[in-house]
Amino acid sequence: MFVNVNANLANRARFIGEFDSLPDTQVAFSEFKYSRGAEVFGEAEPADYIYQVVSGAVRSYKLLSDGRRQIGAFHLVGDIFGLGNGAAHRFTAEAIVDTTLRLVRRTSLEHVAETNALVARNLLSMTANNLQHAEDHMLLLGRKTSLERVAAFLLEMDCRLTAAGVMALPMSRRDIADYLGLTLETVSRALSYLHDRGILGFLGQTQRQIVLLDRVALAELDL
Amino acid sequence: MFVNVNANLANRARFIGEFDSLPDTQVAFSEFKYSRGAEVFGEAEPADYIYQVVSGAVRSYKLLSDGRRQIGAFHLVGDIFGLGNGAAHRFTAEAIVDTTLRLVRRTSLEHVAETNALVARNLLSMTANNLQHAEDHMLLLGRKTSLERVAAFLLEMDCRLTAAGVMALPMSRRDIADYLGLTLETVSRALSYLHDRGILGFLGQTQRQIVLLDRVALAELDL
DNA sequence: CGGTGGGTTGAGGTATTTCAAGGCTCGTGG
DNA sequence: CCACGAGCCTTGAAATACCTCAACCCACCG
Repeated sequence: MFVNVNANLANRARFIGEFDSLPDTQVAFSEFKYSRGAEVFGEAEPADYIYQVVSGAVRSYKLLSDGRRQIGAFHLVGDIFGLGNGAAHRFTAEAIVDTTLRLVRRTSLEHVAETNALVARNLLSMTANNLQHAEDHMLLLGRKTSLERVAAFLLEMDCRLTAAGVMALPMSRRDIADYLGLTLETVSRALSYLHDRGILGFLGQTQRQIVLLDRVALAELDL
Repeated sequence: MFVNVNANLANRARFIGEFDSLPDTQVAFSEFKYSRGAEVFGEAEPADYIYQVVSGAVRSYKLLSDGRRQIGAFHLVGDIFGLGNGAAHRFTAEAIVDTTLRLVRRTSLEHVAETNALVARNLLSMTANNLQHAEDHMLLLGRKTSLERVAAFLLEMDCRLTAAGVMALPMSRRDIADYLGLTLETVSRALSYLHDRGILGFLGQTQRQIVLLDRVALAELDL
């Protein structure tokens, strides 16, 4: 269906410069485009690069043998992902929409980290942030009700991607469901419930542009 | 009910030496005992120390306001925990049984990491291991059935604490349930099911000593 | 001994899933 | 320009996996 962009990596470098979030270092990076649905890397593939989202959005997930999917994280503009993987990736990463990524060789970054304590500290702190997110998500997946999960999701996305009062979700109901450990129907019902209560509103007809009308009520649903 | 041992930290140091798992460094540590049920640290408390289990076992968990509990990890003999917390702990940690811990000041370790790349690398790799565990656990909590969860738990504990063919679980059914996002009754039923199938056996009458009779069947239940 | 803290098992309830139908949007092609 | 299908979302009804409530057992301990 989609071209695997990785195959063309060597031919498509566009730009070399500094990795913004790792100041005071000279690490070469390249920039690539992935079309909607394209795989950035697969689970268990060698982890040669780490990535930063320039535009678009990415989902990382694990699959069970029968197709059940758990999305571990959404990566939005500015996010860095593909870290803390040791030699091999532990997730599959896919572009949710057309996406541009910056990538740097993992080895080059690790090499710099050997001598530069600031970079080493940065790597550790980014990994610790990922860990914190995963820990919070375990609580959500293990112990929260469907409504609490959806409320938590909306509040998270509100922080991360609301612009001008409106939250434009890049991901489908199925993606949200697989992130929250629910079915897409349950997510849809929870959103309808919140809509009926006047806690959120939809803009346009796509159902992906959401306005949070009552953040307080939402925060009370999350615990 | 239980004395908070932290209050007595300064008075009870017993031993100073090297932290085994951080070779080539001179980091001072102390050793303390916690009785069954004692809190090692609470969520949101300042993270002054990191810990290593010398004997016993520890659970780290988060609570929701209404008492729902999610155990994020069990820490068994040799495990290091309390890492990657930034300035404050994100879990509560409690001794499951009478437990001895080694502790080192977080600041002293971080200080060493500034100059010693090996220690820095070690910190990163331990944090990455915690992250990997959390990622795997998200898949379990979000997408696995109760039987799959219990099978995965048994296989994990089998690796981590089986001695002489028998697995002596330190934790109660309730702890297991809160680790797996289930109720204790569901855990008990899953264990009974596996017992009835001849996949595992109980030793003694406490139901906490388990023998895995058919690891292959168990691995097939996990996916 | 009586009480307490596990653990198991049964019966019934319920939150969420599953199955099914229908609507809306958008791109494509006749 | 409209018909058509595909993808996405919503909603309803029925099924079910897991939870809740409750009883009971057993080991341990003062």
